[in-house]
Amino acid sequence: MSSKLPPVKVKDPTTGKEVTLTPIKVWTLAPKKGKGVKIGLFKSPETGKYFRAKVE
DNA sequence: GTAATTCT
DNA sequence: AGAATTAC
Repeated sequence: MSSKLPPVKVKDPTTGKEVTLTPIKVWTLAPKKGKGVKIGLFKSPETGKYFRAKVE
């Protein structure tokens, strides 16, 4: 099956609503200097727009 | 600016 | 090619 990444609560910047979405992809965004953060790629169910947000 | 990633 | 994402 294709259940891999858990759903995360993110603020959808296109609607301003907090929604629980399963990320399309998650990766670590980190410079050589520092720890960095996890970023997820999402698609808004309301607008169909893609957006990226931090994944904790 | 830097890091990776992917959509536009 | 340029945008966006977080936080240092």
